[in-house]
Parts: sequence; structure tokens; C-alpha cells
Amino acid sequence: MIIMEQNKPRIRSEDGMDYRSTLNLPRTDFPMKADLPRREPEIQSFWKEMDIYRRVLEKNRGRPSFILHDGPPYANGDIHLGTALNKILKDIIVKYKSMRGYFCPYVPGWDCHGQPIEHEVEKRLGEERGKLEVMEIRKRCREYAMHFVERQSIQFQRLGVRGDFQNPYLTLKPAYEAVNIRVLAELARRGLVYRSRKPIHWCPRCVTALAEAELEYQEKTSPSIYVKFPLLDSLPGYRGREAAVVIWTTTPWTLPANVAVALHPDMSYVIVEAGDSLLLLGEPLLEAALEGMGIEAYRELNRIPGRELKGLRARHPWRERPSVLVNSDFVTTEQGTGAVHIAPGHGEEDYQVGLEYDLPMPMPVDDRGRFTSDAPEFEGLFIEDANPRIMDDLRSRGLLLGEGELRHAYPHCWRCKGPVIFRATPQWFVGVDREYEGSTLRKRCLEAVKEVQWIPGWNVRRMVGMLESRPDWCISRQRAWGVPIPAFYCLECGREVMTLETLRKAEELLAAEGSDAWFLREPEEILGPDFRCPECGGTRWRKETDILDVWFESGVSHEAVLRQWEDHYWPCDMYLEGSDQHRGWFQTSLLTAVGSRGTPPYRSVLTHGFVVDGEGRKMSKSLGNVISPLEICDRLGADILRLWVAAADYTVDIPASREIFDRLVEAYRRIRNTIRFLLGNLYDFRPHADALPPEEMEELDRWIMSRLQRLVRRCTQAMDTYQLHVVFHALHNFCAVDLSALYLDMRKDCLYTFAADSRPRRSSQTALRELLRTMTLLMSPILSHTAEEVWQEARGEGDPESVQLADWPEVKEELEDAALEEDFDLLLRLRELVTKAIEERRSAKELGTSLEAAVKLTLPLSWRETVAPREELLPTLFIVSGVDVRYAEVEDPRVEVEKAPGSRCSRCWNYRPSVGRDPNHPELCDRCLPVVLAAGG
RNA sequence: GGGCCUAUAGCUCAGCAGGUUAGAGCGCACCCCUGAUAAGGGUGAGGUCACUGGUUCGAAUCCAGUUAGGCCCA
Repeated sequence: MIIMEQNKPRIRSEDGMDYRSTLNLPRTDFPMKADLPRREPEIQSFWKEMDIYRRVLEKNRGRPSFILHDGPPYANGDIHLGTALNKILKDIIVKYKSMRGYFCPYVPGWDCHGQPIEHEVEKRLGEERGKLEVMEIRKRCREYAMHFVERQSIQFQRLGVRGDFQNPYLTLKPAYEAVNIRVLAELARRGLVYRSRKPIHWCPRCVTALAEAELEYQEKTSPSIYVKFPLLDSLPGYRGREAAVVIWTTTPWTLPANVAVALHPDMSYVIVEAGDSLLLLGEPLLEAALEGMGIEAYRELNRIPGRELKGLRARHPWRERPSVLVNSDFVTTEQGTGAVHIAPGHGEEDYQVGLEYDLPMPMPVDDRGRFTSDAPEFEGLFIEDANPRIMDDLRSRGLLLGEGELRHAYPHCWRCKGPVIFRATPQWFVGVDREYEGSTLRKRCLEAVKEVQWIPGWNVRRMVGMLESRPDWCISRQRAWGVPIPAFYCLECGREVMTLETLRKAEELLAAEGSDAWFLREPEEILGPDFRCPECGGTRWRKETDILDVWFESGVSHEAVLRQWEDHYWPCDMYLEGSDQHRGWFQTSLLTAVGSRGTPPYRSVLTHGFVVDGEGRKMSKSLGNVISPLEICDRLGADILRLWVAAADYTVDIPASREIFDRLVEAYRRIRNTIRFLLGNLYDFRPHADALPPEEMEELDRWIMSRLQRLVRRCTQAMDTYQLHVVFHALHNFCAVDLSALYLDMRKDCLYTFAADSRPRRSSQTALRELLRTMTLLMSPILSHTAEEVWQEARGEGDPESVQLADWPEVKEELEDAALEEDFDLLLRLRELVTKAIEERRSAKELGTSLEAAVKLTLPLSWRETVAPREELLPTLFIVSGVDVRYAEVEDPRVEVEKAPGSRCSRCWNYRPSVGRDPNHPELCDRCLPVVLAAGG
């Protein structure tokens, strides 16, 4: 060790150290290591203590508003990556708008009622389940919901989201609950609310209706049977011959409710002779169907279009009533026989066919899935158990032509996981095709959609498509955890009563006491002693037990929040949710708003895609590719998560994987270190005393200022069009290329070695400070924590306490210089040639650092105008010790690299002939000498 | 099965009013620096623009279909 030390040239090393102390090397306490998981919570405490949400609000009070109305997440479970994505997107936009001076109240909310919570609570009850009173269940549901509201609130705040978390909106609050009834009353006033029997998804085990969202499609094995419906009428041209139409079904238990057989009007039907009877089968399905029935010997007699068979009557297997042949476009050529058995009470399409042909709707299945006396042959049997009995019965009657099994996707109850059925049952509906004041809700919504700005634009097509195809809105749920549908049934005459008066009383009740009161109070208490049945004058009542679809509740948030919350207004500026909400919240909000107010509750709707894994597949527990946002926060920090949101094009699927986060960490470091370098070189800069006006700044510094303005312009334009990922890419690129690779690298020589107070150094520092401020502001909506950390490090007198209280940077036109940038484009192209040439010598081991090089350029004459005035700048641009330029009749620039003449200055490391001239400082060049002397060296 | 959407280097994104050898950053390889140092700089290698067909003198870019994937619905 000691020997090796002695081998080193002692003098140089010691002197070098001496001169090192005369340099202006970077100094900063800003750590290179971010340590975000530890630091972020501290920053969040700082925000909380200063009440940042209110401070920002007050700063912009009285200015134009921008209200992003938060869609309420469901108060169940921890947040996942999709929830985080959504909230961060909202936060970035709200923060940006705030910095632009908009008054931006942002109130987070939670959806607190509904089946999933009730389901969870029931699951936890275990054996107690079923024994508990409704009120006890509701109490536990409330506790459960509030628990997760608290939990998610903390989790959202951990993401750095700014909002009124002290005062969120909750759908279980009485004031909110009452709004449901008010909106319902507005819809009822227009005649849109009605009660009717209709087939809906029904779970016979849970004894409840299910919404589409409450279904899970799973594989199921069903019987697959071919059934003969003998015709009562003769086929045209076959008078006297026995004939039958053959249907195919996977739900034998629906046959007792059959009233018709549907044929496609445009399909050709073949009359087949098999044995002594004639069978009618759809032509495209003929072979498959005959095979399914095991019929090999047959003869095709004739073909008839479906439309010509309409009106013929077939015999119902058990009933006296005929089953008529009708036409329907629903009939497909995918499977079956081209003849579809129709039971209007057991299917959506069947129901529509029933409406069209005014067919009866028998319903021989009770709410527990058992046959009633309307199907005496199978009375008391559970439908699934009845299937074999029905098949036996059909077989004995000679009507079963074929049987098998089929595995297919079938809707299951998300609660008990059992198969659900379609069953007609009395429900409350909002009718979208009921006419009022000359139009319908559907038509009004379709009109209203045109007034909304959809981002991205093609979403309007999706919204329109869904509005066009949506059925009436079934708002009934046979559950306990929710807001009651406040209807009454007269015990005398059975009539249902839901008038504006009863609705008003219910609204008042809920507003005063919450929805619990509906379950606790007697009907007479709610209606008052004088209320009489409008039908029979009766005074005794039964309350409706159905509650409102939770989608109705969240759907009225615009009314409950935008109209009731301090500083809010209706309609708001933006809804921002995942693209699944076209059918969900966007639509329910639209329906309730248009139905009650006539116009949409939002001016714009921004949607994002779904989080997928690195392979583009959805995240699911079964695939094992789930990433938790909380884990990312703990491991990498919320700013990394925020960077992930900002880096992706959220209009499509958003990929998330280990590698992606690794890359983002790299990107984050680059930005952070660039900032750190800026900070480190500003330690001795007093802006008021040292900053130079733009016109006195050096050209190189004016160039980077101009580049900066371009960056600001680009980021602003991107934010205004919600292209967040453009901001990230622009910022990152600027750090990596414009700053690290170019400007900062080129400026080190000046910053470190020039006299601290020299004009070029002050010029550069003026630029550094502007870069630091501007970049901190540009990144602050995205990298909120890091921006705050920088702000606290760098803020000067008169600056706001928090970066969140600062304004978004304006483009400073006086710093823009397109001509200068253009000239520099040429110089930088030249620089590329130089670095390439240096690299050649370096790989030949002839050079190390570029300062060892001197460059000889031969440039085309056309370059002279741009290059000649800047020849002195070239060594700085190339970071070499000398540049010699000649202009000549050449096509392309020629670059020669040689070893720089002279010796290396110990202080600035440039190679200079002047080194050694001063006997007192033989290792200094003529540029460093006066600096050292002035400093007292 | 239907509606809407997506598919460009290992990763994130540009390019898409059709027109020279398809770009950027990151990552990677190699090199330099050791005065941004668990940093910084340079050079370089990576792409049949998912596939097939069509329109066109010419297509990553327009059209159709296929495949894979996403959301919603059935």
C-alpha cells in the first residue's frame, strides 16, 4: 500500500488538491437517493399541516372554476392499480388546472350501499346469517362500509392525491340518500317510473333479482334437447299430413311457460320426411340438427321461407293453449334448429317477441325456483330437478327427438355462484322509451350526448351505441343494504301507491333520519294519519321492501354533490373514469340528469383504459400477475406510480410490469439527478443580485432558455389536451438530451473553473435557476412529492410555501429565439461529427477525455455565416481544448482530431500552451491563473 | 356471437392529410471519465411497423379479412 502511494507523483496530486479548493464545485444537500417511501409521508404531513387543499382553493377563489366530479369507488377492499390510476389521473389534472389559476374544488366520494357489501357482511356472519334482523344487517353493513372508506381514504392520500378528504361525500349520508328520492320523484313526475312484471336475471337461491353487473359467466353443463311441436295446422301444400316444427333448447324447464315458436323471417325452412311424419327445420342447421336427433334416413321435400310459416299454430306439450309460429330476427344459425321456443317470462328476447306479438306471459316458477300449480305436472319441483322429469315426460309423449349435453358459458350469481334464471317478476323500472313532453328519455339522452366533449373522441360512438341498445332500467333490488324505493301497497285493494306526495314525505323522512327510518317507521307514521288510498280510500298499508339499484344512487351524485356542496356547480366540467363506466356511471348519471334536469351533468367525459400486464393480459388473481399500488408505494414510492400513470397513453390499455416499473425508476433518477445538478450549481447564486437580463446572457445560455420555452409550450399544450404522456416524455427527453448530454456537460467548465462572480458563470446560473424553477413546476402535477422536495430546497423570498401554490409556467416569449435554435441545430450536427471522430481515437486508445483533443475543422463555405461568429464557442460546445476552423470548397465538413498542444492545466484540465509560464503556478493555464490570484492564491 | 378499441425495436412512446436507408428516450454491448460519482459522457447493436390480401407508380400510414388482447354486452 505505502509503496504504491509513493509511486504516485506526489506534487501533482497535492497541488491538484490545492487548486480543487479554488473551484466552484456543486454543493447541495439534495440527496441523490430519493428514498421516496420514507420521504413522501413526511411531505404529505407537511401538506396536511398547512391544509394544502384549502390553501390552493383560497388562492384561486373568485376565478373561473374547473370542477372534476369524483366518481365514487365502491367501499369494499383495498385500492388496486386501476383505482390508483384513476385517482392519480384526476389528481394530475386537478393540480394542473389549479396551477393554471382555476378554482378547483375536488371532493372524493364513496359508494357505500349495495349487494357486494351486504354479501361480504353475510359471509362473515356465517351461522348467524339469516337470523339477524334487517336493521342489524344494515348496521353491520354501515360499519363495514365506513371501515373501507377510512382505509381507502388513507390509501388515496398515500398516493399524494389532493382533495377534501376531511369532508368526502358518502352515499349513505341522509342528505345524500334523500336526493335519490327527489330524483326518483322528478322521474315519476314525468311518468317514467313504473312497476311491471318482466323477466330479469333472478337467483332462486338468494331469492333476488340481479343486475347485469352482478352476473358472472361461467361454464356449465346443460341438457341439450330437440323437442317436437306438432302443428295443429297443415303445412302449405301438405294438407292432411302430420307435421311438426322442431325446437332445440338447453333449458327444458322453460317449456311449460312456452307460448310460441320463433322462426327467422329470412331463413329457409326445409320440410323433411322422416318416418311417417314431416319435420320443419332451418335449412342452414338441417344436417347438424338431424345428426343431433340421430336421424339418418330422411328425405327433403320442400323449402319454405320463415316468413310464410308465420301464424301457423303448434301444440303445446302440456297446455290447451296453442304455441304460435312467429317471426324474429333473434333466431340465429349458430345452433339449434332455426326454430326457437319462446317463453316470454324466461328470456329477454322472448319477452320482446312477446311484446311484439302480444303474447301471454305465464310464469309457473316461483321465487325459489319451484314450479307452481300453473305447471301441475311438475308442481313443487326445483327447476333443475324438474329437467329430467320433463324430458321423461316428453319422451313418453314421443316429443323428445334427441338429447345430449352442452357445455356453454352461462350466467351465474356472483353471490352464491349458482346458475341464475330468467324469471318474470314485479319490479320497478325507469322507462327509457316512455314519451313525455314530446320525446323519450332515450332520445333526449342521445341528443344530450352530442353536447358533451368525449375524450378520446371516439367514445361518443360507444356511448351512443349503449344508449341505443339499453333496455328499461330495472331499479329494484330485493336486498336490505340500500335506499328504499318508497312505494306503498294498500292492504284493502292491493293497489301500489307512489305519488309525488308520498315521495315528498319519504324524501323528508330520509333527509331527517336517514334510510333506516324507512325500515323502522310504520307506514302510517310516514304517510300521516289522513292519507287515504286513492283507489279505495283504505288507510292500512304495506311498505315496499325493494331497495334502489346502487347504480341509481351513484347516478344521482351530480345532484347530491354538485348541487349541494359548497363551491360546486351543476353541470360540472369533467367526469373521469375507466371505459367500463360508459354503461355504468356515465350512463346512470346521464339518465338521472337528463330525466330530472333535461341536460347532462358533465361538460366533458374523459375515459382511460384498463391496467393489463406486460403481455397485455388483464390483471387477475388466477393469472398471478396482479401488482399492488400500495406495494409499489412502499417499495418505490408514490411518485414512481404517478410517473407510471403519466408515462402511459391511458386512452388504451395501460401495461404494468416489473420491467416497466424498473424503467420508470431509471427515468425518475435521470430527472432527479438533473435537478440535483441544477441545485448544486446554484449554491452561491443570489437571484436578485446576480441574475442577468436575457439580452446580457451568453448565447449558449440563451439557447437553452429558448429550448426551455419550447418545452413549456409543448407541455402546456399537452396538458390542455390531456396528453399526459407527452409531458413525461418531453420532460425526460429534455433532461437526458438538452441538459445532461449537451448544455450541462458543456457548461461544467465555466461553472466550475470561472471566477465565481464572472459574467459567463452568472449568465449560466441565471439559466440554471430558470431551468430549475420551470422544470419543478412542470413536473409538479405528476411528481408532486419530488417537486415539493425541490421547491423547499430552492424556494426563495416571496415564493409560495408549497409548490402546489405556485403558478404553471408561462412561455416567456422574450426568451424564445427560433433563429438561434436553428443555428445551434447546425452546430450540434457538427458536434456529432466531432464526437464521432473523437470516439474513433478513443477506441484506438489514443485519447481519454475529450479535453485531450484539439479539433481541426474544414467546413463548407455555406457554413461560414453560422459558424464564424461562434468560433470561440466551439471548444465549449465540443468540450475540447482547442478548435481550429477553415472554410473551403468542400461538400461535407471534415473533422480531424489530434492531441491538444500544451500541458494539462491542473485546475481546469484543459490542455494549454500557457501552462508552465508562471513560475509561481507552473501547473496553471492563463485562464485559471487570474482566477486563482484574485481569490488570494 | 354483437358494439367500441388496440397491435411500430427488450420497455415506454413518436411517426399515420400515403412518398428518400422507420424515429426518440430508456435498457443492452463496448469505451471514456472519476470535479453530478450507488452519478456523468461517447459510440454501437437492436424493428419481416401482429398476419394475409387489396387499393396505389408507391402503405407502418387507406380498405377488407385473420390472429392476439382489452372494455362492455349477449
